[in-house]
Amino acid sequence: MTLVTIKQASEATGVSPKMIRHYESIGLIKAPTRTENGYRYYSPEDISGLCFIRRARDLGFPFEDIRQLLALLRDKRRSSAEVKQIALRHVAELEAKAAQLAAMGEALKRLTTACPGNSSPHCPILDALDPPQLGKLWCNS
Amino acid sequence: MTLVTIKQASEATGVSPKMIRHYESIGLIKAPTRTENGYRYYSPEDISGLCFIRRARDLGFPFEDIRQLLALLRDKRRSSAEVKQIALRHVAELEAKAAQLAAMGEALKRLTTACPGNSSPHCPILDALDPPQLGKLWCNS
DNA sequence: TCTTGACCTTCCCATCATGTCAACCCCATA
DNA sequence: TATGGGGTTGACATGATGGGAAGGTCAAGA
Repeated sequence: MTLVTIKQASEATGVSPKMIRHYESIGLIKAPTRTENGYRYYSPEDISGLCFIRRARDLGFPFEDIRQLLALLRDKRRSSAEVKQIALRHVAELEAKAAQLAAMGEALKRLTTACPGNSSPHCPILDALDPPQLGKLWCNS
Repeated sequence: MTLVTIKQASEATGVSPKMIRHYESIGLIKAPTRTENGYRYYSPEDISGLCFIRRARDLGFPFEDIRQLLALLRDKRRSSAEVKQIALRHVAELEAKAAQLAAMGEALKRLTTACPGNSSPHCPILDALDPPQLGKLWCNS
């Protein structure tokens, strides 16, 4: 049994000690064994679990998804369809967010190309943000 | 003087009353006039300011950028270069974030196509998240 | 005139994932 | 034994937004 401290577990997994404790507090990982002085000591299985979480987080999965994925990982009678469903939903979310950000970037980039970027105060970017809609008191989108 | 309540200002600008008060509390907009009973009443200029903020937020600008953009909007001796610089920096951030999310989506999508998605427990997605690295206690990547 | 419902006010708490900071305890080594 | 580098808990912050409670105010209908 190679038990390691939280610092060593952090270095082995790339998850900060703060986050390891946080995962424990929200029930994402089980509480590790403690020695008399109260120190947490992590087993190889604990390390594997932390690695799993870190990889899932690197793929952008939220904690709730990770919780379900961990449950499926442990459930040997799972169906891969369940896993795939979670993953596909997340892929759709990632693509939607990416597309939204890309669209913002596109729109703003168009404005910047129209902006001279010199010492003159005239700026199409500000014009677009503050159109002189005289008399109209509502935002037309 | 067409003064309107916070609800009407919200409907005119698409900014929730909650957020309007929040913008005031963090100094993003100036405090509007109040009547004896303490109710906020917004002028057409206030409405314009809120529209500006909403459009900037629709482009993903953080509050700090919006603060600077509002200052430049009011400064008639501004140079368009200052505005453009803020916008270009934000474009770069948007593109970077979009690319990051897209990369996550790509990686996960590749895994999902390899997953049968049937009743079998075997799943390449879980395999990728939990590689059987026997004996190795660290996360390789 | 009284009630009712819609609106206003302030203040606190929650999200999501992560970091910082402080106060304090424990242990090994120079 | 002093020092440094761990460990522990807890509180607070981010950024942008939402929810809700507790209480004051206003306008319209009975």
